[in-house]
Amino acid sequence: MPRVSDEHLAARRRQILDAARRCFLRDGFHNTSMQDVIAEAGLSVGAVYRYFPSKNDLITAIAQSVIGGAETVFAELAAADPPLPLAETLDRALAYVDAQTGPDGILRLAIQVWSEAQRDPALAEFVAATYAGFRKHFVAIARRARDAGELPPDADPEAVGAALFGLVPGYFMQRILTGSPDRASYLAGVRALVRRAG
Amino acid sequence: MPRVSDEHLAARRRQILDAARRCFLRDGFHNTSMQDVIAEAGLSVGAVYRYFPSKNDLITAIAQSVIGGAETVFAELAAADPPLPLAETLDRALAYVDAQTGPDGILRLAIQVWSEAQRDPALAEFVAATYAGFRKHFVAIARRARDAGELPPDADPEAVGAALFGLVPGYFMQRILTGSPDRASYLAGVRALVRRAG
DNA sequence: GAGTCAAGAACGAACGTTCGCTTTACACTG
DNA sequence: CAGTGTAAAGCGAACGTTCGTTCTTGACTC
Repeated sequence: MPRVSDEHLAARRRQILDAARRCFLRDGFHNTSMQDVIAEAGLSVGAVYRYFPSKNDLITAIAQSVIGGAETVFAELAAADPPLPLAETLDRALAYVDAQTGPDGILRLAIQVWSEAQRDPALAEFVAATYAGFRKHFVAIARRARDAGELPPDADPEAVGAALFGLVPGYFMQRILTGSPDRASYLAGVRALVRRAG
Repeated sequence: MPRVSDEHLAARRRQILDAARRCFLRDGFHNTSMQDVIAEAGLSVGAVYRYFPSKNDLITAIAQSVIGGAETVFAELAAADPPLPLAETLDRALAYVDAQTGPDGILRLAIQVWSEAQRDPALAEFVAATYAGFRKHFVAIARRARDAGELPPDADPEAVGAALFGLVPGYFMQRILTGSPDRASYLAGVRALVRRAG
């Protein structure tokens, strides 16, 4: 199909990326061969290489979509009007984790992306920038919580935001590696730690 | 060297494991070839294969030592007599993270191990059991903190332990992926969140 | 001198990638 | 509208490389 529409090109690209994501979820980045992806996509070698010049480009594209996937979730939490209580905000963030930690959840790929980022400087920079952006959203959440009287007036939003944000991967990691605790229990633990429990 | 002493065998094994750890830190599990490890150890192919029948056995051995490395640290924190304040306990746990997150720190390998565990059921089981054990230590810490009046009497130690434990990988992940925040700042954030700040 | 074990050349499989060919949809000519 | 040219898309055999592993050899210890 020469001289083909832009929609067709985008669809093909998506078709390859979807196939790659399935393969990577199943076998991991390095145990997936290009031939696996090509077979999964139902295309030919040349076709795939037309859209992605190397396996690394394919990995990078998937990695960026995986890491960036939470951006809108956190951004909306930070912009909620009126501001949500801290516990409610955290609950919603963890709900996203729950949703994306299932068998087909893209967060299962996140760990591989972190691993890859340790060896790919360009990817490392992207991950660092993206996660720093996430943390900024949590800093905003902390600032608004302080202004709403939910935190001591002298609390540093930068510091609280980092701690708050840390609770999210802390939950994710436990869930994906040990299978527990459930979200309600984790949240109850956070609540017991947080001052407003008193 | 036939009919060799047990110490010699153990030393050889350690020599290979040390070489493997250096290689894995430098290049990652999958970008390290057996020949890399063999050259780093200064041995021959046959020698290494005598001690580790496959590359996977080598990876598993390294992975177990990396994941298990924190066991004594957390166990001691949980057994401290008299119990340490929560903030002090967390500070020491994070200090361990700091120490092992440097260029030669073994925690740099942890992310790769998590990644590997998603594809190796035996390793996954080991990781799950080890991390569940870590969490148990934090549950003990939470119980003792509650008994000491540092937490509300009705706080559930299981839940609080999970939240407390979650703060550790939450810090680790931010440090290793974004380079910030520093430990003091993270701890200040946690303190501002935690009731005793008031 | 017999047995053991490190050494490293050699092996077969699998990898990512290249390249020349075929197919096909559109643009242009008359 | 029919016929033709063209450029892009798709294809897949084949390449060179690298991998994890095996196997033969020879040196050394007891």
